[in-house]
Amino acid sequence: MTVGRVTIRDVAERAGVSTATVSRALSGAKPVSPAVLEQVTRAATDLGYSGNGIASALRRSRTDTVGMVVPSIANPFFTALVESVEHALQQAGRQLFLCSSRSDPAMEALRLRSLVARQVDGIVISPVHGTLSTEAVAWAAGQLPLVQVDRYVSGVTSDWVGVDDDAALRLVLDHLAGRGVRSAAFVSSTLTNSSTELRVAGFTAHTGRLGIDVAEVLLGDYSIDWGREATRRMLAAGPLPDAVVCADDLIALGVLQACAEAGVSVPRDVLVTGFDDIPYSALSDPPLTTVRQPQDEIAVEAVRLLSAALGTSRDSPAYTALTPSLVVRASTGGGSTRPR
Amino acid sequence: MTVGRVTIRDVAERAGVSTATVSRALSGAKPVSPAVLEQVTRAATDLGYSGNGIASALRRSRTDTVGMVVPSIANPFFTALVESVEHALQQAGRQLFLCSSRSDPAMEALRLRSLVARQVDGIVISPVHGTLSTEAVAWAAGQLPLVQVDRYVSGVTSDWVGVDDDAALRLVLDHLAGRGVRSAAFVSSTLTNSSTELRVAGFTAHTGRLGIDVAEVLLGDYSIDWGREATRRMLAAGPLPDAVVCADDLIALGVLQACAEAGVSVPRDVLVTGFDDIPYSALSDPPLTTVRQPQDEIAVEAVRLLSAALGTSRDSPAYTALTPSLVVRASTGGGSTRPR
DNA sequence: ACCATCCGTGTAATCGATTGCCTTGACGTG
DNA sequence: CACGTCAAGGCAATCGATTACACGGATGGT
Repeated sequence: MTVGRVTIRDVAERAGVSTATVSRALSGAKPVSPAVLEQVTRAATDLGYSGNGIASALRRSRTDTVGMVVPSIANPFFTALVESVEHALQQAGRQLFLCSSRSDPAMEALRLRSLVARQVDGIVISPVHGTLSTEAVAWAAGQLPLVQVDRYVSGVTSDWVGVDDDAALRLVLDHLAGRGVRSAAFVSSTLTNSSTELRVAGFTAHTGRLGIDVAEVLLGDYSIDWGREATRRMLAAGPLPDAVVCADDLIALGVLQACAEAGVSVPRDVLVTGFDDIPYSALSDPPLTTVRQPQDEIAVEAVRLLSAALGTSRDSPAYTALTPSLVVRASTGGGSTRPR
Repeated sequence: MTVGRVTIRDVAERAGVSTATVSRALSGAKPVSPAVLEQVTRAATDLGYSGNGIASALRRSRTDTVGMVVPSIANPFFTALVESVEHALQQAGRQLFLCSSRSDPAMEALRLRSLVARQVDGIVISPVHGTLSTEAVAWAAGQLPLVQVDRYVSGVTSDWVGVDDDAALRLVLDHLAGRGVRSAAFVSSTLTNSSTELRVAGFTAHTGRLGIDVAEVLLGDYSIDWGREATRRMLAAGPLPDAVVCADDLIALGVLQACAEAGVSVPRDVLVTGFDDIPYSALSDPPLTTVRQPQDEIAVEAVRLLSAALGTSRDSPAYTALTPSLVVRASTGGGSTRPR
């Protein structure tokens, strides 16, 4: 019904004071007499005044809002991360403006541009691509404080906080080796961002160290469909290796589904592992062994870094790799049961 | 690095024209001579000018942004809906500002207040609660165009688009009756919003019509945990009914997990159904029979209604209930296999 | 040749809140 | 009693972009 916005001027008029006083009374920036405070407060509520955040933001050149850009909000790992970040920001009295880049560097650049134009106070981003994202991310980082989470792009001076991917794959492959695995395939994404690359590198390094045969490395995208598709290809090409290691849980869930369809038993015929520990990985058939990321800590640390950057000038960038842990479930034979 | 923002004035100076001309050249609001356009464009890119969306929004009193408030972004149904809405908005050249109310009416009111203060052009909301959400939603609807999706609150004059919950429960219960079910329990949420209430009502009505015995109606929240908990309670109280009907897929996934833990076989001992058809419902053990919501259509229709409301003055509100469909999987015995 | 248009551009008001600076009056002190 | 100090509150500039209005010059119709 848009009742012709109530402005601070209306409130001032009704309270019989100046707009300056209204502003000070409502924001508490400077003290006002109790009587005036009462008047103003009453006038404001009477009129249903809610302020104009835009005008306020223009004048103060801050919005108390931070923007966050993630590749996908359909991926439970990112939604969990977003919730954690939102929660951490709330503690700091800030709000979150969430955008999805849909794993597309062009869309990502658009989102960043728009966030900067909207004068958010800072940005939290999990960049799509290791090189295609660089330009936009670097530009944004030059305009305002920016923290990369989970993944990072090379060539940008900014903070980063994520998980130690090498340690994660060490956990996975040590576990698999302990279960007698002699050959393994890796299913991941073609995206060449840091975490994707570090996971492949970790897979290669640790299979090498343990003398595990690398059957195949298949690259597609982070989705259930790709996990299914990759499995079908492997099955068509011949017998599966002892284990299939996946770069995230969605892929792994797809692998499990394709195995079930093909009558391949997990974990009897093949072991499968995921990455992220999304809620659904405990509910699959069989439940999935996976790497748990400390996403709450990642979020808290990211917000801390951002707040620091908002205050003072830029320090040297911080690279924080947190330690992951392994959650063992039935897809690799279960906790202590079914030793291979 | 914050290089002291580049303003339109800087661009104007460098291009040797007035700010008015720069504005017109860059926005294309009015034609400028080719020579000047060239000059301005060059100056803008040289300086890395990106505009100040805040100032622009203040002057034009529109932001080309719509806000969306959902109860949870951890629920895949809502993330799918959000993605659909975002996509539909993109077609219309608008952006999405996403907020989560965490199923808390107070938080929801806060979000709405903040969206209005930020001058979004319109709001898409799936309200948390049937009565506790009313005040805030009604207030927001009075300030700007607002469309409710999926659920609605009573007493607010606004458009709504969602699914026909009664038809959905008819589909579910007809299907279960066809499988020989004589008794059923319903597991849902305590939230008294429209869809929750209509689903309970539908369950009651159609069990009555079909002569199915209502074993129990358990109310908690929309989560895997609650599904698990509810199942444990039922198991503790005695034998399960022939079927457990759940108000959403998360609850149903919890039910399946608790059954598996307790050694109760689905679908041999009990049939289980969900609601929403989230991606993970196809991957559970066993895969879940569920109601598919046409969320793409819901999103498109919501955006259409919003765009209409943005243009002209308010018409009489539209209530659009779209038709759901049933996806039959193994948790009720599968498509045509395993007849009971 | 004259007047009506129209196009491109500049000037300045405007959006609504915040805030530096100043005025006013009350109070305390020497 | 005169003067310094201080708190409360008003005035007006300001944030940066948009746009109504004005203006000069070119074009075209008669």
